[in-house]
Amino acid sequence: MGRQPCCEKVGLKKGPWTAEEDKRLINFILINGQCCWRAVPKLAGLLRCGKSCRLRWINYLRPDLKRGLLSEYEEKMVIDLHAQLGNRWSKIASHLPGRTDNEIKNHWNTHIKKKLKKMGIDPLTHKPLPADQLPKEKQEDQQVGQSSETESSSMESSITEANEELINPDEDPLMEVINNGFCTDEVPLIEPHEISLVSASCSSSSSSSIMQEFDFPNFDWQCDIINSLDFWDGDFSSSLDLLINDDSDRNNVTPIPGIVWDQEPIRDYII
DNA sequence: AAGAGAAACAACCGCTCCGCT
DNA sequence: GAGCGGAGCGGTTGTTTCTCT
Repeated sequence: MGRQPCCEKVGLKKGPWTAEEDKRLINFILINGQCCWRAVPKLAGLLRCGKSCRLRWINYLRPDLKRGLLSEYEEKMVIDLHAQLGNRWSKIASHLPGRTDNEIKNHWNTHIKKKLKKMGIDPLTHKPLPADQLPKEKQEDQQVGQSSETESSSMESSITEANEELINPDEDPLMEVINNGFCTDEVPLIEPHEISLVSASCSSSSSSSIMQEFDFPNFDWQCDIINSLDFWDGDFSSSLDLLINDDSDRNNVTPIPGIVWDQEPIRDYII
């Protein structure tokens, strides 16, 4: 007897998400919190499988995501962490606030791999490539002579340093400082009953960010993180406002049966 | 301006892990 | 301890966008 599929696949939509679907998913999660992905599509009125919803939320819709290319510093971190952890993308991502495993994996495959190869470093082992596998220009470099401060040697040394320093990156105090105590692993799941509507400590009277009005439980939303939210083309407040205040959509969202709200639902708070 | 190929990125698939009964 | 189901992870694929000819 085979395993039951994660969801009833018949009639489910696949492929790129539409703005309307995004809207429904965000609306649902903001109102009900993050729980039981299997049930989410049904309750949110989406023709998607729970897995797909989870992926979309984690990789694209989460408000704490940074968008755009990885900075040079982040890239270096990824290389160092990859040398230490291998292809454990989620572990690597947990050290880079606002970045997802998928994003890092894609960036690794499309940018960093090539960069390292170009430098004569094997992206798998982080060791110098054998001479016959070096790119042409690198082979020529080697023949010309050994420059004391080539890109690859500095990169290798950085990796070596990282290896020495990060005996256990999970416990690395430096990482703690770098991340300002933030680790995506620590972002709690929001249970519906946990959604608290007390004003955040950094709330401001300006309408620059509606997120400042939320206080997500057990999660210290740094003011600067909130202010730097780049969401839906950088206009988080208007997007969220649109989402929450869209009457037609609000009425379509099904609250989870049996949930007793400690306080008024978010939508009522916002309106 | 148009077509081809390359690059980038979003999303899917299948497997593993882990908690619950 | 075994079995089951949900969540998460990593590899892979598909689609879109960009660049070059």
